Amino acid sequence: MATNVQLLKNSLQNEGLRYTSQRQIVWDEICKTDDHRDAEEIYFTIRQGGQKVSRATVYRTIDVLVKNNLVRKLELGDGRNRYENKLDSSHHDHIICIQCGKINEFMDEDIEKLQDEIAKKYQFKIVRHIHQIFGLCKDCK
Amino acid sequence: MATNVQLLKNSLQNEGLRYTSQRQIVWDEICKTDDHRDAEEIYFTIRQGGQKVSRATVYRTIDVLVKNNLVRKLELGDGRNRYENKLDSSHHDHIICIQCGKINEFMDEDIEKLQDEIAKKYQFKIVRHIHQIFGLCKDCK
DNA sequence: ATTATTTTTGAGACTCAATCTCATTAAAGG
DNA sequence: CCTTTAATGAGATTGAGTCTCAAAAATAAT
Repeated sequence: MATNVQLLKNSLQNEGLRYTSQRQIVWDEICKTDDHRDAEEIYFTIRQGGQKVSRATVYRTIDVLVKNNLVRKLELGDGRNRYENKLDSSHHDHIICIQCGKINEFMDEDIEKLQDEIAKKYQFKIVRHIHQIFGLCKDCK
Repeated sequence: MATNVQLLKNSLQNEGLRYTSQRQIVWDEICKTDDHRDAEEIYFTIRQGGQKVSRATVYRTIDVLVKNNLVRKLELGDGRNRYENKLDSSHHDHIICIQCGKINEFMDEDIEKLQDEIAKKYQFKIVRHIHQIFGLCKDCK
């Protein structure tokens, strides 16, 4: 957990922002699980834990964490972004069950390479990508 | 254009819905360009053209068209879905410039195959997928 | 055709995630 | 301490999209 404090402090320093207890609370909450949660869930879990951080601060802090690569933002196209901490998790994409909502992570080196080739062909410099497979998991099909 | 009328009629019949002039206007507008436009753009273009279709009807019609495979829905994660007609356009994914907004289309058979393998590994039945590459196009980098 | 039934439309209210405002509170550095 | 500057929080606002329900249009029955 000590490292988590340091990671946050470094990010904030990077951004020229101050270290505050609220920001630590948000970051801690995101580190607590490896789930893919939306901002409201994170906000309410913090409140239920008896700590007080405003909704605005939760959203603002998440933005900083995403920008500084501590948190991955997942845009599933259902109007609610999900977030997961990137502690010891390397790059991966997602395969999502449209029935039960289960999210698995995958990573395929070959796909990554093919992507690079596509970018080259169109003369793009890749900044990020989204690759999501939606379907039915083994329990739902 | 005659075919476009028939395509719409077939879809509506499929859904047990009635053929109306408003629905035709929306479908025509979407067929007019190969752009990737959001619902508001489509709605306002129709109004500017002097025709009157309500916002609700535009949204409702787009949903029907997407469901019946006449229109592709693009979720870019910025809170506005984009739509493009699927007339004579086969499956493809998108590479998007984060600077100027330009959208190119790509399709890679190998990536599709790798995807199928991933789904198999996780025992998922694929329903759809999203693959978007974000970056800087040659004019913006 | 005329009437009866059913669906669609439109105007505007509503939802919900996310952002903004601005007065109050807290941090950092003399 | 005291001053300056940034962060917080409560609640207002935004904006894409959906919902409601009376009026209008399309289809079916007579």
